Amino acid sequence: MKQFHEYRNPALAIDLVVFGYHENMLSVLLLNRNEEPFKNGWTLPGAFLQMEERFLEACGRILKTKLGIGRLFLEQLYSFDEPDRDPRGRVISVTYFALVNPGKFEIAAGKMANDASWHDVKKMPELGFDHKDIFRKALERLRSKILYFPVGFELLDDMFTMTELHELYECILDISIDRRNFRRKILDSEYIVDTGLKREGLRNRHPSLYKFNKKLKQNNFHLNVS
Amino acid sequence: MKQFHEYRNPALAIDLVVFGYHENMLSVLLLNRNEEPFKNGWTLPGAFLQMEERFLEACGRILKTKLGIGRLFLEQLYSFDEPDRDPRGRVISVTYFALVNPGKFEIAAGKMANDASWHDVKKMPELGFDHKDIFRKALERLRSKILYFPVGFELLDDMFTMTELHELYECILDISIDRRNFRRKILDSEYIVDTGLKREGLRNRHPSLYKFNKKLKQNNFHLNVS
DNA sequence: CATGTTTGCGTTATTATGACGCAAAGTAAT
DNA sequence: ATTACTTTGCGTCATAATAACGCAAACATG
Repeated sequence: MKQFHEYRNPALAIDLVVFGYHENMLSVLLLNRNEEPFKNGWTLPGAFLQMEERFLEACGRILKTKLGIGRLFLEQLYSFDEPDRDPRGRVISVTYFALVNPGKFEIAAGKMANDASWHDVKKMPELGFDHKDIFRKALERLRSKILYFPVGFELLDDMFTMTELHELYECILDISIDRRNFRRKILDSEYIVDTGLKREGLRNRHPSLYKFNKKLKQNNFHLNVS
Repeated sequence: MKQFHEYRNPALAIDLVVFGYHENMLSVLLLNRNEEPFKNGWTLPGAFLQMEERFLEACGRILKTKLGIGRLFLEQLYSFDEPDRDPRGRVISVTYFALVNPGKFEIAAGKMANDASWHDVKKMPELGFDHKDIFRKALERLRSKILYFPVGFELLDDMFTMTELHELYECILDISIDRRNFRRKILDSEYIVDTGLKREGLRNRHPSLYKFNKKLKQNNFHLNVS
C-alpha cells in the first residue's frame, strides 16, 4: 500500500466566471493571455490553488489582481475533470461564478490586469482550455438561480428602479416578461422594498427607487416564466 | 515564475454519498474503516483520484468494490476544501451523490467490502473527516432535486405502484403529502405512465403498476409542497 | 403647450393548488 | 360467501396564482 502523498496528484486550478451588468448588457470578465498555451487567446481568470489556501481565498487572490476590492457574490459552480482540458498536463478545475456591479469596481490598472476586459455574453470570443463549457454552465446556473433566489440586485446599484430590475431579468433570461406582472410578483414576494426616494429627472423627479430587502425570508421568492 | 507542476498540489479525493431506498427507509452506504485515521469509525466511501482518471471513473472504481455493478444515477455534488478536513494533510474532496435501488445491487462480498453497510438517514452515526457536511449537503440536494426532476424512480424497481412512489416522496422529504393531489400532479406531469399491468395480490390482482416515462419533456415536472 | 413615453395600479379569464368526499376493488376473518 | 376494514382511483369545490391586457397620472421632449 502506497503511503499518503506518494500518489501523483492532478494539479488543481480555480477558475472564475465573473458576470457584470451595465447598460442593458450582461458581460463576463475575460483575460487575454500573454503566455502559452493559448497565447493571445481569451480565457477565464484563474490560478492554481496553493497548498494552504481555501477556494474562496484563491478567488479573492485572482480577483484582486483584476478588479478593485468590494462586495461581490461568489458561489461554487462545478468541478471540471476532462483529462485533456489543459495541454500542459492533468489539471482539475474547481470553478466559481461571481456577480459584480461593474460600476462599483474598476478593472485594476496593474500589469497583471491590463489584459482583462468585459465581454457581452451574446458575443463571446473563442475561449481557451474548456472554458467554453465552464462559461455555458455558469450562464445556465445564473439563469436558473435568478428565478428562485434574489440575486439580481448584486448586479445593480444599491438603489434601482423597477424598470432597471425588469430589464435585468429580461436581459439575463433573454426573454420578454410582462412588465406589470413582473412588478406585482416582485413586490408581493418582498424581494425589494421601496426606499421612498425618487430618481431625479431633468425637470422633475420620476420613478421610485427600490432596494433589496435584507429581511427577506429566503424562500418567499419564486419567479415563474413561460 | 515557477514552472508548471512545480507547485505542490493538495491531494484530490472523490467521496460518494450513495442513497438507497427499501421498505420505506432512505439509507446511505457507509464504510467502517479498518485503518487510521478514524479507525473503526464510519465514513463515506471514497478514494484518491488517479492521475489519468476522470471523476466518474473513480466513482465506478469505488462502487465496484462495494456494490455489484448496475445502472445508477450519479451527479456531482460539491467540492470541499476545509484545510483540516483530513488529518493526514491537505485533501480536496470532489463529491458525488448516487441513487441506487438496493434490490438491484448487493453489497459486494470481497474483503474490501465486508465493512460496508446501509444506514438509515434518520439514524446516522458519527462520521469521520467532514463527511457529516458532505452527507448533509447531499440530502439537501436530493430533497430539492426530487421536487423538480423525476429521480424517484431511480430508487424503485422498474415498475412500482402509485403508493410506493408516494411513500418514497414522503419518506425523502419527511413530510406528509395528500395522496390524491400527489397522484393528480404526478400523472398530469407525465412523469410516469401506466404499464397496464397490475401487481399480484394473494387472491386477486390489485394496484396498477407504473413506470418512468422516458419520453418526458424534462421541465414538465414540478412538485410544490407546503 | 401638444405629443408620446414611462410608471403605477387595476381587472378579468384561466389555470394550479389544497382539502376532502366517495365508491369500487381488494383483503382478512369468520 | 358474508361481513368489516383498507386501499385505490376518480371527482368536486373553494381559494390562490398566473397571464394578458386596460388605463390614467406623471413625466419627457420639441
